[in-house]
Amino acid sequence: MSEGVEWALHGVLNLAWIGPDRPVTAARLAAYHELPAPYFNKQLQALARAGIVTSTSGPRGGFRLARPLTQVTLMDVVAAIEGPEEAFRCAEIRQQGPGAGSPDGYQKPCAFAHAMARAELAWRRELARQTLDDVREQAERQAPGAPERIRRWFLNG
Amino acid sequence: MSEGVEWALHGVLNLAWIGPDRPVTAARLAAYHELPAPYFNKQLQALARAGIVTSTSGPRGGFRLARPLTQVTLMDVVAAIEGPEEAFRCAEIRQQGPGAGSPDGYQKPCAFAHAMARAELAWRRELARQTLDDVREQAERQAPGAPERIRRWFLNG
DNA sequence: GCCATCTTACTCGGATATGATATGTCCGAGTCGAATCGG
DNA sequence: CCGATTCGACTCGGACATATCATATCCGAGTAAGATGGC
Repeated sequence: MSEGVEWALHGVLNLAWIGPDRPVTAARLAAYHELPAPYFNKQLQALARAGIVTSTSGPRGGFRLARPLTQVTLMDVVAAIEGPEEAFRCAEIRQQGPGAGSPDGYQKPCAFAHAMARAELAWRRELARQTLDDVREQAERQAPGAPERIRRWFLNG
Repeated sequence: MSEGVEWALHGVLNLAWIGPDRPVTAARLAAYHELPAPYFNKQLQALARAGIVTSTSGPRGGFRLARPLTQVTLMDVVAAIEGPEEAFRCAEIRQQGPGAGSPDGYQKPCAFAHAMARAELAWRRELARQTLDDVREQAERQAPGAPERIRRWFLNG
């Protein structure tokens, strides 16, 4: 899985902790974790296309959260970065080669594809079940001082 | 996900249909689906290392099934090809950068990593729940003539 | 003092290089079968 | 005719190129703030 997913997740959580008062630039958001700024910008664009964050141009511009964390699931972020297509894509090799047989035997989807899709559905379902607010809550429980420290760093620096 | 997973799945299923009488060479197994033989050989080696198939060298050599399909899960095959490591590997970027904070706040694992691991566990659980025999059964229901046709092609050709 | 206008600098957005990983290929070590030679 | 031995060819196994995608970067279009001049 793309490493950008982790970046995007932390980025969105940071945006939530900072608050909706002012937009935050991609460069500043990247600097906080020492990420390559131009590339992280790309992930933010993907999040903007997905409607998770909103972007404003010009001076004092930047990104801000589009909706509360309770309405952003892990699935939303993963889909925004990785794309909506399934991880296991059946190439239908069973239809290739000398033993292919008659085409009318392949009306139903490949049984393997079906089985893999079932597993992937379980994965997606679990991702969709957890919102970023759940994660925020657990993170704050582990490190109570983090939100205030982050908020201060972004507003003062 | 690697395309080789699909190849390996179909390869194992074909081995089961052919039967344990004689080993089948990688080249012949690849030809059936018009796959690049040397590369498919690589996947079979991975399956052999995982103990799913057994390999015998020399003339009349080849691969054969190591244990019945009822004891081979989708998870086994995926792990054999893709490797055992998790798809989402947390790089702990929260510990990088100016706002890292004191290290003792990071004793617990990253909340995101935990959430993602939970989803991935659901995926693995579903993969482990389904054996290749389940898939075989469904495939035979869709195309009843397939096993006999495949068996004949491999034994006669 | 207030408003409209213009300038200016700052931001995102997408087009453009680079590196790592998955894909594809090749040749050598090992091994079993068969032919051969001797008894 | 039977058995041991040698030869040979066939198979897997791992080391070696290549293609594709993720990673990283850059520069231009757009925009809102702020300065400026006029009323």
